[in-house]
Order: sequence, then C-alpha cells, then structure tokens
Amino acid sequence: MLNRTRIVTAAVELIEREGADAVSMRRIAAELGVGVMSLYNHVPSKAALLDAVAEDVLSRIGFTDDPSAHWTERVRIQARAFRRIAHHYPRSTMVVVSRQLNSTAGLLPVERALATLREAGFDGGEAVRMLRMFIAYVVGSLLREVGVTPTFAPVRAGAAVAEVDPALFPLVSELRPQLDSCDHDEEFEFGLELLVQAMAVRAAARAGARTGGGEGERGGERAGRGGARQ
Amino acid sequence: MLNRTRIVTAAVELIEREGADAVSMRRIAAELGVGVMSLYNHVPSKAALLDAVAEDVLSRIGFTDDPSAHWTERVRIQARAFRRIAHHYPRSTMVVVSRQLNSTAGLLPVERALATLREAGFDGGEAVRMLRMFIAYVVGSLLREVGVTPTFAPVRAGAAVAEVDPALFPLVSELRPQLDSCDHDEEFEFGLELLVQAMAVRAAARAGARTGGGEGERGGERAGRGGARQ
DNA sequence: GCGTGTCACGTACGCTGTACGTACGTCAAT
DNA sequence: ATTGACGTACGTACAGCGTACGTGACACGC
Repeated sequence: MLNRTRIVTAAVELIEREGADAVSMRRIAAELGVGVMSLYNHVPSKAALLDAVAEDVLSRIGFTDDPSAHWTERVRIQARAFRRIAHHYPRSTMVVVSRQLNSTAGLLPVERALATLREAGFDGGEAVRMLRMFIAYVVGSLLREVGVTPTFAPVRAGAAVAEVDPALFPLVSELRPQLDSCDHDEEFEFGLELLVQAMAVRAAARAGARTGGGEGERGGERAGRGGARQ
Repeated sequence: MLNRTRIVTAAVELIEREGADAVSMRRIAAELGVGVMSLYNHVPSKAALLDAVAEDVLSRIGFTDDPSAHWTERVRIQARAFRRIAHHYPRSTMVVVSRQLNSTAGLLPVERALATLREAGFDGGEAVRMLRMFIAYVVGSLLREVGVTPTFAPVRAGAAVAEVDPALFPLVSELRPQLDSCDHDEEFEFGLELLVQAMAVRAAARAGARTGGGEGERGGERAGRGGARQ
C-alpha cells in the first residue's frame, strides 16, 4: 500500500544516494515499484514533496534535553543535535535550507531553545533574537560543511583550487594551508564557543542590570578562552 | 554580438525578475533574441551558467575599505557590504549559496577580511577561523532574510502561519508576536554586534597573552551593550 | 443492484537540457 | 582570386521532466 510517508522516505533515501538532481517523480515511483501518477494521490506536487522531505529531516532532530545541565551546555547540545542530523542527511539538508518552509516541523526545537534562553535570563525579545542569531550561525556553518562536496567526503579533493597570485592576494596566498584545509568539527566548535560566550556575557550584563548590581554577578562561565571540544 | 557577459547578465535579470525556477536556456535565449543553441558557444552548460551568475553577483560586492577606521568598524562595514549585495540581488543570492563554487570571485573580499583580522591581532589560524565563523553567520542570516519570501517584501504576508497549541508550545505561543515579525536590519545588526564584541574580547585576550599582561589591555570597544545601528 | 469514493494506472502535453549537423561570415595561406 | 580552416548562429531531434486528465478495479452504505 502506497502512502505519504513511504513516498517521503523513498525520496530522502534517493536524495542521499544519488543527489537532489536525481530526484524526479518517475524515479521515486520506480523506486517504489508503482506508476508515476499514483504518487499524486498522496502528494499534491513535487514541490510539496520536497517540503515534506525537509519537514521529515527536520523532525528527526533528537533532543536529549538535560534540565540539570547549565544553560550554556544545553545550548551547545542543541546546536550539536541539529548538526548531527545535517551530517546524517547531508544532501537533504541542502534541500531543507534551500526551501523556506512555514510548517510546524521545527517547532519543538524552537520551543526547547526558547526555554533554554529564558532560563539564561533573557526576556522574550532577546531570546528570539539570540535564537535567530544562533540559527543563522548553525545554518551557515552547515551550508559550508555539507556544500563543500556533493557527498560528504572529508575534505575537498585537494588541488582543485587554482593558483593565486601572491602579489594580488598576499594574505590569501600566505594562509593558503589554513584556507584549504578545514576541520569541520573544530571549526564548528570554535564558533559555537565564541557565540556561547558572547551570549553568556550578555546574560551576565542583563542579570547585572536587573539586580542593579555592578557588573560580574555570576552570569555563568565567564568566557574561559575555551578551545574546541568534542 | 552574443557573448558570455551578455548571457550572464540576462540570466541575473531573469532570475531577479521571475525567480530561479523560471530560468531555462530557452527562456534566456528568447530574452536575448537568439537561438537556444547559440548560448552553448559561450557557456558550456546550464550549471556553468549558474556558476557564472554566482560569480558575477559575488564580484559585485563593493568595498569601501577605510584603513583609518577601527578594525571592528571595518568588520561591520564588510559584513554590511556583503549584505547589501544580497539584498540587491535577493533571488540570485539563493543560487549563490545553493551552489558551492570554487572560483576566485570571492577572493578579494577574503583578502580584505583577513587583512582586517590580522590588524586586530589574530594570527593566521585564528583569522581564518574568525572569518569562517563570520561568513557562516552572514550567510545564515541572508538565507533567512532572502528566503523568507520569493520577492523581498518587508515581511511574511501575515497570518500564513497556522495556529499553535499553547499547551504543547507555551513559549512559542507566548512569543508569537516576536517570532512572526522580524526587522531584518535590526536582527542582523544585533548578531553582528554580538559577534564583533566577542571577537574584540578574543582579540583583547590574545593581546593580553602576548604582552604577558593581565586582562584588559585596550582590545578596543569593550562590549558596549550596543543596540542596532544603521 | 447501485451510486459513491478511493486508489493505482496509462496516456498525453508542453516543457526541459543538450548532442549533433548545418549554414554562413571572416581571415590566412596559397 | 581561390581555398581551406574556423568561429558563430541556428534548427532539429531525443530523452526525460511535472502533471492534467480519463479509466478501471475495488470497497462501502443503501
């Protein structure tokens, strides 16, 4: 029996196996051993199917929200959960971000994140802004990570990049080794840490302003110059 | 006379006017008053054409790098320059980010950015990491901004979003007004400021470590709780 | 038996990207 | 002046795309 979820999962598998360009209604139908038009009994259009794919992938984000952990650590955990899914479905992730969807699929993560940020001491408007900024960073990072290769090979093939004139671009030329290689884990954790610390500073300033006190006021984890962690 | 740049600019105009889905070789040829296959004398494939579009848009980023300004301000200026182009070619921006291109188009911005970060006191590795984090944030923000609507209407039509069960998602429900509306300028500047301040803190720590001194050491602009600026 | 629905399916239409062959202008060498 | 090579524009053709539409098989309440 054909149904919507079978179609969606077939689409996800096909995307991961052969890339988003290989996706066509005929291809998916063949994958399921059915006629093309049968799909349209369950999915109104290809665009809607891709939306459903995005929704499906997004809903797979697993959250192990540990209320006992410090809010900064919970922020890290949520960001990593998001990233883990993106790495598990790299090519579908491109579909997710390419396509703005107004569904309630990503609502639970949002709820959790807002709870965490409220706990950190931000009021509603600040929490939303923080969340938006954080999502922007995570999405941007994932775009770089999963977009760097069609599959998710560890690193770009190597000397695919052309020569650079050291006279025109001295710094690019000098920093070539750092620019060419990229440890995605380390890179992500670096930015994550920077953001978390910036948020902690802001939270401390908030708390300080609220209690009318001076400046420190134990805002939690005062920027430990922290390196990447894994 | 047909040539590559005429084709590319026609493609950009078409994308902006009717969206990326409307782009086809036949459509572009018709736009130029030319046969379809004539395009292939100047462009090897549609994919290559879209790459060229991305490259073209990217190369339009205008930099008025003012060496007298503080490095934090220069970071802001560069980020805004990037964003301005994305707003000028919103739909083409989507093809830029959807498509990973290994060309030298975005090399000048990279060079400028690295110079700025070096001036801030970061060594090569840190400068590259900072740059990557910054690009991730900017790209993620732009994805949200330009993806929110096909055109760049100020805000989502309005009540397009479905109802949310306040019992299941209390915070989402409570913060609905903040979540629905979004002042993109303000939002962008908020995250930008947070990032710049986080970088400044890091730069100060760096400088402190290098001089062996304590902690302050005039790293520039010590986190002024700053609001958005325009 | 008989409408009424749902579901799988086949056919068909107007698109798409592009491989291939052709025709015409210009320029270099003869 | 003639010839040949070459670059450019073009038309045709093919395989594949999304999907509108009609058809037939089956299950149901009356």
